[in-house]
Amino acid sequence: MSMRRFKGQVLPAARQNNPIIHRPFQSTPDYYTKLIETYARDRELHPARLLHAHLITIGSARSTHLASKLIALYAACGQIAHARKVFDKIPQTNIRRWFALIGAYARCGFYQQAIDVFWEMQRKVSRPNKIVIPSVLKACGHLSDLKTGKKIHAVVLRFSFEFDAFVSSALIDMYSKNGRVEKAQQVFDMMVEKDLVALNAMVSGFAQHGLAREALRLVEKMQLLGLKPNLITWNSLVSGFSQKGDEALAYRIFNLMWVNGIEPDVVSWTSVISGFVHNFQNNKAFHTFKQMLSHGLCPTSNTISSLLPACAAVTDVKRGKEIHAYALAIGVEEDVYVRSALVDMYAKCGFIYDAKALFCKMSQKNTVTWNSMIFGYANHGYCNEAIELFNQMKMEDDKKLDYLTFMAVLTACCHAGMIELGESLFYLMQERHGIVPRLEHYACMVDLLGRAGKLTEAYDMIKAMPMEPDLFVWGALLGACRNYGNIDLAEVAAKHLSELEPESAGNNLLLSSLYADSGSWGNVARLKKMMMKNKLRKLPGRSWMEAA
DNA sequence: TTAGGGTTAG
Repeated sequence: MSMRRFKGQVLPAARQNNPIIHRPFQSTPDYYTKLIETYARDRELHPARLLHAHLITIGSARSTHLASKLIALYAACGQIAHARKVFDKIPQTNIRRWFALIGAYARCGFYQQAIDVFWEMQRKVSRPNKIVIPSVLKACGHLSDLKTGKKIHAVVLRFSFEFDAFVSSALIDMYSKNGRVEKAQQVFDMMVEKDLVALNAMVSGFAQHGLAREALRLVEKMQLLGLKPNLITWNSLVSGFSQKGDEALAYRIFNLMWVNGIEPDVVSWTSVISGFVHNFQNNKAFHTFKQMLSHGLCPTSNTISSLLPACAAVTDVKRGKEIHAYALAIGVEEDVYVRSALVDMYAKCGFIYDAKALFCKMSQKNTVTWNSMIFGYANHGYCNEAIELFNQMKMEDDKKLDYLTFMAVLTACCHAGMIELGESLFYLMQERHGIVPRLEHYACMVDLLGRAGKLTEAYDMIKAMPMEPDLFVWGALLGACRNYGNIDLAEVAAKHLSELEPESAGNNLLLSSLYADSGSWGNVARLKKMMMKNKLRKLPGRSWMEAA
């Protein structure tokens, strides 16, 4: 394809913007590299295809360097098949081509593909290249695939890669992300020269597992070793403590950053905001968000999706809309996390049609998107819509169904009194999808059976539970007994509830009203006496509404 | 090639 061929012609818009065509004399490998990197950063598939065609024409597409860049470009655009085609064109003797593919997949979030290609490499190459190991371990961490992570560790040991700092840090991270902090520590302790990345991976591992003392002690040790904690060290502490519910400690560490001359970045602020939201400190979250803006920092999609649940929690749709507008203004509204959080926020605030409109507009939906919408319908009494959406989700991609999807659809069945459907879904969840029922599912099923008056079946289900029933399970049974006047089972449920919740008066009052309904005044008096003796008082319920 | 932030539950 000659550049001159286009001279004087009216080109389609995409081609008019194509810098290759307008600047033919800069067409050096370095120029193409920069162009590919720009297209990868902006995920521009169409110009990328044109450029690839051009490189094929001029015979440069098989250069290992440019081909590796093209693989990264296609992976960034989500074009796995194209990435693979470019990989297949690189001469098979070139060992680095494996890294080009595995590394690109891992960087772009195609974790399972990265692992699959690694095993393919293992089958085809006698000695693996250690440079791919960190990328594959990263994939295992993100997928919570400890089994594969351990197999990779075995490969590391077989080929004596354990002395590589990159490999060790990646192992520490993989074990930490899979909840095996003690294994991470073993790898860390074995390292002869501990660098900042390994230390940060270990600090993060401790902090994310609630081991605040160990994390802080390691930071002190780091300083004794002459390593200065960097922004990532500080952010690991802030985020770890926030996630483990110690938002006050996270905030203290965050404030210490200023004292220590570290400039908190958007990650630091987002971690603090997220900590406040998860610990129901919504006003503090909003206040911190405002402070962050006043410091001149621009929020990211992570910040926005962290903050939206705070609006949902207090059904503050006005603030939710403001944040929605903000997301549009900064160009992150199309992010799937942001949109899922928006769907949830609108649904929880009662704006179910806005939630639906947004949901329908989304071309990319993840499990949370579907679950939020199904919960939204179920909680607003649109049970048929919830069930219909569940069926649609199952048809489109049944791998996306998780335990919360079934919670959502079972809630819909419960509200609509659809016992048979609820029972069949409870069965389907286990047999077809291999999802082990949790306490919440049992509570839902007991509620479903109880509301339909099937009290014996509900009690049989409780007795067959493989774990100890909790407040919600017994509470559902007691509520059903109240509705159907079953005193014997109500007494059983109330007894368990008083053991689980000894200071609560509500359950005894429910039982008392059941006795009263049946004219059992002696029992009413006995219960009242017991409550007075134990100083049990019903706390008044509270609710609020937003005034226009 | 390795280390830090995000959405759904009764």
